Amino acid sequence: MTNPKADLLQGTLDMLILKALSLGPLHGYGIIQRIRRMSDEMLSVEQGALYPALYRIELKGWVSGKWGENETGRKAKFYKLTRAGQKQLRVEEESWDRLVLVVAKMRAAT
Amino acid sequence: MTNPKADLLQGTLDMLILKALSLGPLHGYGIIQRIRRMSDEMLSVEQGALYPALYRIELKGWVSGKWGENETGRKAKFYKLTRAGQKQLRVEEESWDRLVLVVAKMRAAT
DNA sequence: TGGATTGCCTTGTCATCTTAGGTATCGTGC
DNA sequence: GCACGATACCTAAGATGACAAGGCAATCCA
Repeated sequence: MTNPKADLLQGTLDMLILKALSLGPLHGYGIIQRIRRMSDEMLSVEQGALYPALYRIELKGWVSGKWGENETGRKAKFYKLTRAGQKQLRVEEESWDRLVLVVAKMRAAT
Repeated sequence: MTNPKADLLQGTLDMLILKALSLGPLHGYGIIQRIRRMSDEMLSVEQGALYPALYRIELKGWVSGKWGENETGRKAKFYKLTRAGQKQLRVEEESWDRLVLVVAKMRAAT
């Protein structure tokens, strides 16, 4: 694809969603934009990736969705990080840090 | 799984294999051990992941395999990084760096 | 009125990792 | 002599998870 942006690595999406929601509840469409903004336009999550992921992590109890209205009165489903989700976010961030460290180690190895 | 080791992230395997081979040609079984060693025993690649991956990246021309013998005289297929593979390694490392940067940015965002 | 945007969702496809095998050779210990 | 572990190759089944591509509906605004 020779994408100038960093491609999403399989397995990081959950972490990004949880991270985005750690700034406050949001609906799906907004999550995509928040991730884009938080990453300085470098990551763009596709809807076809997001909604299944939201469903997945809601089943796991990391977020809880509730129908409501956005600021302009439109129907939207708001997702909120649960306590378990906060914990999971820490777990995934630590795991990510470990991987980054290991790859750096590999890089340095001779 | 609460694995103390860093889990392999889908998509990083190719880079690790190319990196391992950048230290010199090696057969499949040895690549697994080299990756383990280079990562301070923190990454372990499964055979069921490695061999398909080798096949895959050989098709792409990043490595070339040739049957030979190891130092003890046993038959083994040695993989060697091609010039295209060296280039690809740089590409993947840059892409990795970009992703690490972006995630760090996400982490810092408010 | 009609396209752009917001907002939800599903389906199909593809790539890739894990698990779990199978084959064969070789060295070592009993 | 033979069992066992290590070395070395490979494959198949299953699950996961991202992407592409679409559909639906409401709203906004030119």
